[in-house]
Amino acid sequence: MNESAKKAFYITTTLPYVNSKPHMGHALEFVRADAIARYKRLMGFDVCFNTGTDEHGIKIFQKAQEEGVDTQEFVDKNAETFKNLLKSLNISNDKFIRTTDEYHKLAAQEFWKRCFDNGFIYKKTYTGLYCAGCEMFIKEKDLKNGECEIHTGKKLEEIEEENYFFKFSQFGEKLKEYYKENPDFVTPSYRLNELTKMIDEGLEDFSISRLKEKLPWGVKVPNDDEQIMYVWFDALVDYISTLGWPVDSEGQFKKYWEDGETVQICGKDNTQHQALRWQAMLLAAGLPLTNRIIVNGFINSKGQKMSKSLGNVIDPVELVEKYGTDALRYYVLRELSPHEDSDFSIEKFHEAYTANLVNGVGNLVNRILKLAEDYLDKAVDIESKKVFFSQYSDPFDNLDYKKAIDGTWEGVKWVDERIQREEPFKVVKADLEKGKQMIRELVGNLAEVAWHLQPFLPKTAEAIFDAIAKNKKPETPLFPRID
RNA sequence: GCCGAGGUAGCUUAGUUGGUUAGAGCGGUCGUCUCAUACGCGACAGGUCGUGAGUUCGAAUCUCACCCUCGGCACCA
Repeated sequence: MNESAKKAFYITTTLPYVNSKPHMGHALEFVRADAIARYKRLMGFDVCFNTGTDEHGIKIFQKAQEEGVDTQEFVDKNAETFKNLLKSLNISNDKFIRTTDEYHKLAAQEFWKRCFDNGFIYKKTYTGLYCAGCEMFIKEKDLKNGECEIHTGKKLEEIEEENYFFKFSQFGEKLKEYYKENPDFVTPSYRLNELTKMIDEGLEDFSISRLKEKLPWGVKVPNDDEQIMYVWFDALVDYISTLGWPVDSEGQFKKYWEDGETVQICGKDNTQHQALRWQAMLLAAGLPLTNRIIVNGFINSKGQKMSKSLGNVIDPVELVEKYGTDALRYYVLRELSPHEDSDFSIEKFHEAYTANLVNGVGNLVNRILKLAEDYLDKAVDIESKKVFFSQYSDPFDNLDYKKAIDGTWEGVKWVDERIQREEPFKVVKADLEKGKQMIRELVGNLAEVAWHLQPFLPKTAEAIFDAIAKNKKPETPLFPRID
C-alpha cells in the first residue's frame, strides 16, 4: 500500500493533571484510546495517538511546595509515574506531550495571539473573594458560613484583579450549528443534549489568565509580563501542539488535524471543556474543530467513589502486577460500561478474569495447540485468517469497541462448542487424516480469535500467533489460575 | 429547583416502530466428555419486566399518575 494513500486518524486522551498519582480512571481512558488506535492501524489507517501530562497551575505549584521540592522536579517525577503506567498497560501512544515542554509553551502562546488578534480576548477587572490560605479565589458556592472551607476563621479579602477573558459568549450559536451538522460529535449522544442546554442557558466569557504573583507556575501571556495563562487555556492547546502546530515543519498538523479524522476521549467531568470550550477556542483561532469526542463514565468501588478515606481505592499498577496487563485491559474494555459509571470490585474482576481469560481464551489456546503439537508435523498457515469479520469491524469503525470485543468472545464460545461437537480428539485416533484436517481448521479458528483480539489484548494475540507458528502449546498458561 | 435518563432473574444486562412460551453472560444446581488451566459441553432452577390505572384483540414496549435511582446545570485537571 502506498503510504501517502493511507487515511490519517488522530486520537488523543485528555492530559492527566499530575498533582497526584495515576488512578483507575486514567488507566481506563488510556486503554480505550489504545484499543481504538490499534484497531485503526490494523485497518490501514495512518494513526497518531497522543497522550501526555498537564503540569501547570496553582495546585501543582502548591503541592510541590508542600513536599518541599522544586516545581519542575516535582512534575518531572510525576510525569514519570504516568509514563510507567502507560508502559505497564502496553499503551501504543505515538506522542507523549508535557505542557511544560518548550514547544508546547510556544504553541500555547501563539494560540493565544491568534485568538487575541481575532478579537476574542480582552482584559477585564474581576472582583472576587480571595483566600490567603489557599492563595486563590473562592467561589460563592464554595463558601461555608461565608468562610473558606479549609481555612475557617480566616477572613476572606475582596480583591480586584485584572485578568484576560475569552469571549466564549460569542460562540454559542456556531457551536450549536456544529452539533446539528455533526450529530455523532459526542458519544454518548445524550451528552450533546446537555451541552446544547448549557448553550441555551447562555455562555459566559471566562477568565484565561492569572496574575503572575498569584500563579507563578504556568505559560506567560504574550506581551504582558504580569500575567500567566490559566491552566485550561494552556493545556487544551496540547491536542494540536503535539502535532507540531503552528510551525508544522513535518506536516503532521495538516495531515492529522486538518485532513484526517480527529477523535478525543475524555472523562465525563471533562465533557464541556472538550466539547464546548476547546471547540470555541478552535473557532476563535480559525482552526478546524474536533470530529468526535468519546465520553467515559466514572469508576466507583462498592457503589461509592474511590477514596483513600473509604479505603476502597484499587490501584491499576498493583492489579497489573498480580493479574497481568491484558487482564486489566480486558476488564476495562469489556466488563465496564463504555459510557456510564461502573462499579469496579476486585471480586468481580477476579471472577471475570477466571471465567473469560483463564477458562475462556487461555484454556482454548491450550486445548487446540496440544492437539496441534501432538498430531500436526508443521505449523498451520494462517495468513488467510488475518481479516476482520464485518460483525466486528462495522461497529468498531464507528468506535463501538464494546460490540467488537463482545463479538470476539462469542467467537471463543463458538470454537469451544465446535470442539465439543466434532470431537477431533476422538476422530484423530480413528481417522488420522480426517482428524488432522479438523485440527488444522481449529488452529485457523484460533488464529481468527487472536486476530480479533489484537486491539484489545495485544500481548495475548501475539503469544497465540507465536504459539501457532511454533506449533506448540505455550510453556506456561497465557492466563494462570489465580486464587 | 430546572432539564434529562432509567427502574427487566442473586449480579451485569438485550429487548429498533406494541404481537407466538421476555433473551444473554456471570454466579448456583445437576448431568456429561476428556483435547485442555478441576477446564469444556449440555440441562435445570430463578423474572407479578418499579407501583397503580388506562388505550388495545394483544404491552416490558403507548398514555396518565405515583414511588425510587442516577446524571447534567460551566472556569472542579
